[in-house]
Order: sequence, then C-alpha cells, then structure tokens
Amino acid sequence: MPELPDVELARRRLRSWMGGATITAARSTDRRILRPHSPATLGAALRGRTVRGVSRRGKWLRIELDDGRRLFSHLGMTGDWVRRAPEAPAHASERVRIDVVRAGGRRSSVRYVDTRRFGRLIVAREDIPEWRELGPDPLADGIDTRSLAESLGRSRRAVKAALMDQTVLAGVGNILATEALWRARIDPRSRSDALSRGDVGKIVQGLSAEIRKELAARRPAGDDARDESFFAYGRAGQACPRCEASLVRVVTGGRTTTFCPRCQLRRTSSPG
DNA sequence: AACGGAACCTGAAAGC
DNA sequence: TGCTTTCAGGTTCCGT
Repeated sequence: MPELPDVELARRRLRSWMGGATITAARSTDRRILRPHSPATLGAALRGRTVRGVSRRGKWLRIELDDGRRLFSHLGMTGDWVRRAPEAPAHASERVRIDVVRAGGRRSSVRYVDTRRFGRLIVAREDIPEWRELGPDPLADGIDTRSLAESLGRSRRAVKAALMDQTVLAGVGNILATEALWRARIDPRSRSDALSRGDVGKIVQGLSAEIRKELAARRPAGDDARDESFFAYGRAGQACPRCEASLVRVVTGGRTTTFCPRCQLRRTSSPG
C-alpha cells in the first residue's frame, strides 16, 4: 500500500492521533521490524515522551519527541498505522502498539500493522542515513524539471527504475511510476538518458497529477489500492483507456510494469 | 560504479 | 476439494 500519497495520509492521521499527546506505553515483540534494536528498548525510549510533530520524507515517517529523539517508520510493502481503543485486542498482523493520552485525558492506542513485515521502526537521537539520503520530495519540495532531467540524464537504466530510485525522487513507487509514464506516453523501458526535456516535463506533470489524485481519493486505512481505478497499473490485458490497445505486462528492474505498447513510445536516441 | 536479480516475509488468488 | 504456483504498492545485499 505505501507510496508517497499513502504515507502522507498516514502522516496526517498520526498527527491528529498523537500530536501533543503523551506516550504511556509502547510495546512490540517483532525483532525484524525493530532491527537493529531490540523490542525491549522501544518502551523504555518512548514511555513518558510527548509527541511534538509528525513529518514525512518520501516513504519515511518521522515522529518527533520532546526529548529530541525521533521514531522513524517505514511501512514497507504492507505496513499501516491504525487507531484502536486501548482495550481492543491485537489484530493478527499487529506488530507494535503505542498507547497515548491526549491533553483532555482521552486515551487511545495507535497500532502498527504489517502482514509481510518489510516495514521498519527505528528510534534515533538524530536523523538516520535512510532519511538524510533521500532525494527531493515531490510534495514537500516540489519537482524541479531541470534538476530531474539532469539526474535522469546521468543514468542508463530504464526510466521506470530511475524514477523509483529514492535518491532521484523520494516517494515514487511502482504505482506512481507506472501511472506517470502512462500519462506521459513514455515506454517505461526507455533509457533514462534518452529522454528529452519535454519528456521529463511530461513525467513531472504525470507524477504531480497522480499524487494529487491519490491524495484526494483518501482511501481509508487498510484499503487495497487495486480497488482503485488506475490507467495502467494492474490492468495488463485490458484496453488502454486512451487508445484501446491491449495493455502489456513486462518486468523491469525486478518489478512488474504495465504499459500501452501503442501510445507509450520508446525513446531511443540520446537528446542533443 | 552501476545495474539486474535474488532474498527477505506472509497471505490471497489463480492454476491444476 | 486440496495442493502448488504465482503474485503483491519495498529495500537491501550480492555478483558481475
């Protein structure tokens, strides 16, 4: 579920649930998600702390605490944050719980659920490398066409793989890349350094439009993105919404890519 | 140095 | 029906 729009929606929920609240307890037994720290250290680090704010960069969330420490959260492939009553039993794939009390005395329990356990939760005293090394965030920083063109021009990879490189742009995943390239009418297998400035401009427009659309959709936590309507993602074999040709599925950089072989043209020659 | 592919996990859906 | 295979929105490690 988690690409930039999903993580941004999670950030807004966490802010409304935890902003200004004090953590009364934090528990987990999942060594994988908390690696490299041990589950025992989580409660000790968080108990008694007040949440100052929740920020996001790319697919990373940063929960800022009153002692200067931060809790970094990456949702991996299937992670999400949900709010429950404190007495609510643990969901089958619940991995972490953080109980909070708000200024008015209202108590709630914020739970991290993650079926496949690819997510991460890291307490640190300063920003972690995974956060610092991210490229520009399309929402927080905007996308500068010129610097993106420079960045893409330096790589010979398929443009789809380059767009999903978190140091190129933070937060772009398989759905955003697939949809943006469909909107831009560019074959995802085109070499990154073969794109014209106009191509990059269309990709920027495509990414922005898709991010706006997905943020507006505000699908509730836990919803499957496949319920949503995409132009190309997950629609192999179906008709292209633009030209009616049959959408094709290929694998690039280890990830499934769907595109229209008729109206998404492959860029070949290097731009001048 | 940069790139493709496997590995890491779990469960749902499709295939036989 | 039930067993097997395939697939999934992410990152990281390893070999070339």
